[in-house]
Amino acid sequence: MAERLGRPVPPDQRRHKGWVGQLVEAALGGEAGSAAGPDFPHLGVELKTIPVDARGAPRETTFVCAAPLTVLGQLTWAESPVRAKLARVLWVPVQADPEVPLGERRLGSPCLWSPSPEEDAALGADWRELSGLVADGYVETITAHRGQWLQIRPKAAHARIRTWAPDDEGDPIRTLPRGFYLRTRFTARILAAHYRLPSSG
DNA sequence: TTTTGATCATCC
DNA sequence: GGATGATCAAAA
Repeated sequence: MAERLGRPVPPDQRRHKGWVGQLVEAALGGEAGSAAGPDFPHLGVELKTIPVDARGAPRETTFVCAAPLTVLGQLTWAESPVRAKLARVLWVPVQADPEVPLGERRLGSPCLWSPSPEEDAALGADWRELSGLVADGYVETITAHRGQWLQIRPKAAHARIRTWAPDDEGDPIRTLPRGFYLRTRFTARILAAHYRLPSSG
């Protein structure tokens, strides 16, 4: 695929972390680097490549969107950017065995997914828990341990970047930018259901 | 500088 | 080994 698109394959992903995602997006004709919104606006589809191990299980969490810390307390789940992003996702599994050179890794058949009512409710519960903590001024104490399916983690070029967030009195403080991520246990269930993968080894 | 694309690398 | 916190690049 890289060859057809004339894209050189990097030796590894240490300095090219988004390479696979960008390659697949280009191959499918997504508007490269388009602004906010789905990758395929006319279809309302968000494209996500997902690195999988030999069993088909995700090797990494999935970034969803930046956490708008200052307004999180004023958004409902229905209005949340997390829900909007995940409304319709095309998951593209990518072989991610480090033993296999990047240029030789295989793509899986994609899975077009929307949250079931149960999944939507579960994500909404996590969203409310995390958003409530941020709105109450606990952003600095939230760790990625919080949230059953969704988590909040740093999302920044490096640890000295700052953005705004509310403190416990609602006044603005400077803090590390955060993002919402899907835990592997969530994406693992999506893939297991779609591909009927074995639940264990 | 921010957004979009994620994986790295260390810790537990 | 898996998850958490840190980090990297391209494009707008």
